[in-house]
Amino acid sequence: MDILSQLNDVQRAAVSALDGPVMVVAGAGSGKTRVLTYRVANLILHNVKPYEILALTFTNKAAHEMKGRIERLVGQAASQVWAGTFHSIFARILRHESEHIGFDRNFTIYDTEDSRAAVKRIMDNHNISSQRFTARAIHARISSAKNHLVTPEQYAHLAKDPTEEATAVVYQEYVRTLRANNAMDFDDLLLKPIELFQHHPNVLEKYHYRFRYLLVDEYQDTNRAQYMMIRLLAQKFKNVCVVGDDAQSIYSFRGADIKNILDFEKDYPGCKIYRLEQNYRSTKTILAAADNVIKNNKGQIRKTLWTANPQGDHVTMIEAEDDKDEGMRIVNHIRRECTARKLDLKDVAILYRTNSQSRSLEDALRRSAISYVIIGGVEFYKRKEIKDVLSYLRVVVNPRDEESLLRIINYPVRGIGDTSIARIVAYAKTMSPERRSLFGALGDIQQITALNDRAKNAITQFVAFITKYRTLRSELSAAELTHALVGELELLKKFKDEATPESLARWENVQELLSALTEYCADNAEGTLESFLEEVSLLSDADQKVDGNAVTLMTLHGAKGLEFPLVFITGAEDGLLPMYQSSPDPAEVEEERRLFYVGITRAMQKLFITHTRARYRNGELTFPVLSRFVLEIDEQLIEKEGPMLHHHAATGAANRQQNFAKRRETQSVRSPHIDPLPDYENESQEPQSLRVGTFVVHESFGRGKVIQLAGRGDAAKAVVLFDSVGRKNLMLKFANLRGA
DNA sequence: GCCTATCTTTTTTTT
DNA sequence: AAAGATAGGC
Repeated sequence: MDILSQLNDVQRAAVSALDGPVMVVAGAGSGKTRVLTYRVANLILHNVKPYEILALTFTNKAAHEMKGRIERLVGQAASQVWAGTFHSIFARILRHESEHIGFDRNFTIYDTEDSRAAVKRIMDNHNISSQRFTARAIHARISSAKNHLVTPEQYAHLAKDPTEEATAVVYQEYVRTLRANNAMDFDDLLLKPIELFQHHPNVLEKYHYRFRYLLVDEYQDTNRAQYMMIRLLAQKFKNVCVVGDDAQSIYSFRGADIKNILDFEKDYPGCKIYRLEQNYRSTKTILAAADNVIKNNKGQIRKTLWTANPQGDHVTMIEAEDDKDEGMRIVNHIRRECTARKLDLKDVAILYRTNSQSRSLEDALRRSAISYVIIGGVEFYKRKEIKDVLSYLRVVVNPRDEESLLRIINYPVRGIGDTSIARIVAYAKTMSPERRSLFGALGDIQQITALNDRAKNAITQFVAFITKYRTLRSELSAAELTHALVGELELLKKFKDEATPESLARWENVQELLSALTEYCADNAEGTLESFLEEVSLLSDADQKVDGNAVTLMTLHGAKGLEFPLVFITGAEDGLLPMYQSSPDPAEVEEERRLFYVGITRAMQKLFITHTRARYRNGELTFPVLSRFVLEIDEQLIEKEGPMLHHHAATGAANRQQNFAKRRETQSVRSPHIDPLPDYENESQEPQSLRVGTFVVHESFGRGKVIQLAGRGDAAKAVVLFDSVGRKNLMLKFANLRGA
């Protein structure tokens, strides 16, 4: 098959340059995935062994898709290609090479929650005030240090303020703890292989031959550690092809360094660079809007994206009263557009900056009986009951995993409280270094004199329980073992008996976990408990299966690499998109702008951007201002909907406001039809309706006059002079005042 | 040791 | 709004 004929000129050139370093700068929708898959196929057609090709992708799903597409081009051989995320590929390598780095091959992978718990415990042990420093912040610093390849020693050396000094202490202890627990966090999955390769050149050499050809997708989102890893692996043969778009770099908060893409030429002298500039995805309008926005960023690789696609419709700006109204308006448009364009619900995506925004959108969709899937949010495998069961499995596999052990040692409640645990931990500290572990201490339980018999008995039973399932590993499949374990714990029974809505949901979730395991064992003949646990820890939001016909809800981050005919970007409000805490930092605003750009460029046919005049955030009513990014879009490209009344587009620039007013005028000519405002009942809680001087009625105090107002949202208060009881200071949240 | 009521805090994105 | 931390009662 002549696969090259299915590519445009630049794509073909990039696919044909088989040897040596290659960088493909691929604009949004320019066929980046196509280049990657065809390149792999072309390598195989040129007699490169499929198992000598390593393709690193951002999500497992992207890897699966890539393999599927390669298979369609070259058949079975595709299955031998190494394709996966950095984390999953290197977790595999680490298990294989574990003896070189002093870990057991059954090490546990800690997620952020586990890592944070470990940090918290270390802080408590070292009397580091968790008031002054949160475990979250300390862990973030440690993670950032790891991503930048800064060791605990180096960090301690560099520490220059109290927070950094505290972090230095915790960092050192944290590394020790994880080693003792035979556990690695996400960052270790990148760090440890680098250490391995640096300390064992012979091992590195083996992998040079193993992975003769490297491909890296989403190169703009690699961090320092990933960059180093690629450099190590590519150093012998230099057959490395990276594909990325600096305009879509949105993970610097995770250590991604945009310089990795900007400096590729310097790192790999003589590299070939290809620019994919033809967009096959979006309409001219959408592409123009995207360009309007991104050109406000400095320091980009200048690209001119163009498309042969039609002009298409305007970008529709929707102003909603509040988040509820936002959801309703979106629902109306989904209905209308799906009918008009003959689209399915699966062709629609609703994007937002923060997961918490999904709630009001879900409500609207549910009320309208429109099916939807949420990608991300509170993930299944992070739910408490699921993590509890998984913790049992982890301890069965790796008893040194103290985080998991502490999680389940008294769950379900078996009379081992904090005091007993503290005594056991104290005992463990007296054990010989090589045997020192919490689980080891549990084995010596009779020797811990400080414990009462009740606790001792409970511990003995617990140890017998875990030991039993450790033995059963060789006899039962992962699914059978877990079924038996959950059955013996009587967890399901417990949830059923409680019979609250929450416990029934838990019952369902545990059932779902059991079916997932059954399915996993059916699909993977060699699937072990260990491999299941690993897969689960490295699953990402984007890996979630989407089947059926449903609207997709996800964060802007989650939308990277995807496309939909109809896209809604919601919450285009300053402070939310761009997100910032206090004063906006220019570099952060640029990253947020790229995020907005990513959102725009997901749309194929039609883009909607929504914002609200009032929105609940953290339980507080806020009155947001239109996103500065929206103002960067040429007004010719926009049509508007919504009340657009006395717009308080406050912050700074008065000309912006004028700009906005001008747009409104041109607008009303273009689209005479403006949806009527929804008529809400119960508007009495709205802060605007309550003014100083108005009369209100309180359930028990009767009629009164408002003489003072203060605060917003839940904190909103009013001083009311009642006819019967006189002056009262009320919180509006509870007062339930009605107009009189 | 365990459970419940109350108070507090909450950067947002994710492997 | 929601989850986590803390204090106090049993």
